[in-house]
Amino acid sequence: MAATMKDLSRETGLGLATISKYFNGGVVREKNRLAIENAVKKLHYVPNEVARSLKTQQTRVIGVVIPELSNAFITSIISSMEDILRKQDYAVIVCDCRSDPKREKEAVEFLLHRRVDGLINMATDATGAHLKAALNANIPVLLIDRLVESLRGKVSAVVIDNAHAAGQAVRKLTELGHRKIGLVLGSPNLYTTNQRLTGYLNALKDAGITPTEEYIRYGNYTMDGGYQAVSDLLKLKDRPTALFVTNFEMTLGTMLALQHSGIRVPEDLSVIGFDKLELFGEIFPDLTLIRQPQLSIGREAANLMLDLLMNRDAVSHRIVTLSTALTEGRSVRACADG
Amino acid sequence: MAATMKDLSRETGLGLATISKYFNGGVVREKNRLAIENAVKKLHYVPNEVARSLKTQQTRVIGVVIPELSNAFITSIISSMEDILRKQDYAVIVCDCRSDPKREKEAVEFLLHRRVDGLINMATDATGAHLKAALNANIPVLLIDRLVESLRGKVSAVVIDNAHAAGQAVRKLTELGHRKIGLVLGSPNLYTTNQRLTGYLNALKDAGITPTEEYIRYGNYTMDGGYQAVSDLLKLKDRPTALFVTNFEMTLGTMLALQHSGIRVPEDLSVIGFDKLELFGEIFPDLTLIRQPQLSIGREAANLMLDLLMNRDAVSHRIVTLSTALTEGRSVRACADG
DNA sequence: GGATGGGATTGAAACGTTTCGCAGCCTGTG
DNA sequence: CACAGGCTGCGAAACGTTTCAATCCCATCC
Repeated sequence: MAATMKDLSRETGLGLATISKYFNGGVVREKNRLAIENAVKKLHYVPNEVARSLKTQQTRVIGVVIPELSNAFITSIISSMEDILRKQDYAVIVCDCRSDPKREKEAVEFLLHRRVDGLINMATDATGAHLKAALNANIPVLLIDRLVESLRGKVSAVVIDNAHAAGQAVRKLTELGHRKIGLVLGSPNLYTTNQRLTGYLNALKDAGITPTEEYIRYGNYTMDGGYQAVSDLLKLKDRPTALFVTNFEMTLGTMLALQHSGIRVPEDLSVIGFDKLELFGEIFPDLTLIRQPQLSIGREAANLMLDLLMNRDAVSHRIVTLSTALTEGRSVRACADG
Repeated sequence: MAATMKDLSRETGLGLATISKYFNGGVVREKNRLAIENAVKKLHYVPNEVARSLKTQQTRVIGVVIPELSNAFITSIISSMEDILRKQDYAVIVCDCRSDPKREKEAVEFLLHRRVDGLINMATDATGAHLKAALNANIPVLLIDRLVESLRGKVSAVVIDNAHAAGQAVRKLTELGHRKIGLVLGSPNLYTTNQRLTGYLNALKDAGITPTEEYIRYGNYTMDGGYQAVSDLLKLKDRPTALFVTNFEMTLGTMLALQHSGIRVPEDLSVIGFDKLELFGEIFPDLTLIRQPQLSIGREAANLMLDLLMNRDAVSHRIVTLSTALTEGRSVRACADG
């Protein structure tokens, strides 16, 4: 049905090699150029990317494996990534693995079969086992948001300064006199969880505060988890006077839990949240929070991947760390206690 | 680097055709089967999907073109679609066109170059001009959420019963005695906008109410648009006593506008919203609203596409209409006026 | 024991490009 | 006028599969 270069060749009387050269930016005699262009129009020729891929051994496809598509933080990263990659004529195949390591591994294999040129992954499996095959296949692998220790030096990554961000938030609270500071973390063993915990502990140490174990809760990065974690914290005999919540969904859960318990922010409790996402910002506009630069994460990731794709020989893997910002709201005040 | 079937052939002493047959489920003598399986393990052979695509003339890739990836309604559809398609070994390339018809057309062409087997589109360009090329290429096209009139009979579609849904919501209000009912629509000329307007007008007619032009507002399906539209409605001398808001973002905007104006729901104003999306359902849990079955939309779309892909000859295009449901909350009450 | 038949196996061509090495042509110079 | 040298164009092979028609092998039957 569709026209091929062979048809162009017949139509113009030129050799296949000449036609190919024309499409790849080679120099072609003026009259031949015109002849080809006419033939292209006449026959509605479009190059067959599949055939090109077979011959050139590159598909111009990037595989993206993420834990969850229905997550605003992730989609805004993907969206900015896809934008840049497509402009460079790279397609993006997205695989949502529902935070399931088994599915994640299958997704990687699926993409490898398709011979993607590169892989971008927000890792669910912290051991990195799912990426072995990709490394064997010798394609560039780029982690986003979460580092995988066992892969250090073998892959590139774009992350944020988690520990610093958490430290900044907690320090803000200690400076205002808070000593009983609740922390709501994501799932245990996740890179970001650990890093944010480290930042929290460091800030407490700097303020000479001994951490209280029962103030540290895990909310699995879900709204319900956050709700539950905060509800539990409120039940403690010796309640925290301030809260640092380490992602968007849990911050939402936190605010609901507080609303339902009739606890006022900041009068009764100071709160620092995480991630300002489009719509949500308007609902609790006065929240003090840590902002992640989603768009930059996507942009950096896309550009870094393009870089890796260009200089396949230069095996030096880079880790890009982006900084967060603390946005001041009105959800924090000096500690009223003792 | 990577092993090919030729290597397997050499290793096992079998012909290429036999190896191929084995992989495509053909019958192979027991000892040959074993020989092949051993060779596969030994050489770490993985089939090259690109070469297969070239030969079989199908890529097992579905292109998906949407107006916006950072939109929870859309991503939950995509997520359920991708799940089903990948299980059938189809990959999904997502293109976000930022609600820009020009980009939309480019995206379609991009995907066509890549020889996708089918196209799923939530159309930005209501004229359908961007899909001409896809129809010429003779690949199945499936619209979701929005019908395109000019393509009727040429493409399949999965939509919801917009007019019925809107009618149901508005009828609920008229039955409670409301006669001044504000309507907040999306962008003009969008399929869903028109259909929902139709449902509204029908319901008014049934109740013997003459529509008031200034009660009908366009909020462009954005939160800000909804906020603005509702703020304007509140400024009217003869305010509506009830509101029907026709998507999720605008419903959010509506609730904020009402909160800021100190208007109580339902005491001062009855409200029916649209779309219950994960997180935000919890923030306004008592809203009466129309629920769209996102997951079913995705599922139906995926299955319908698979169907189209199987029976390429049967050109009968189907339009699947899914029903919505009215979820009762506490944001509606009988009209206090007159 | 040889013919028959049927299933497994095979070689070769094809899918639509890119690329390599070589041939052809033209221009300008000695 | 012949020849060197630089472009441009060409044929053919290759990328890794699938598939067709033909062949082969083996068991069965007469």
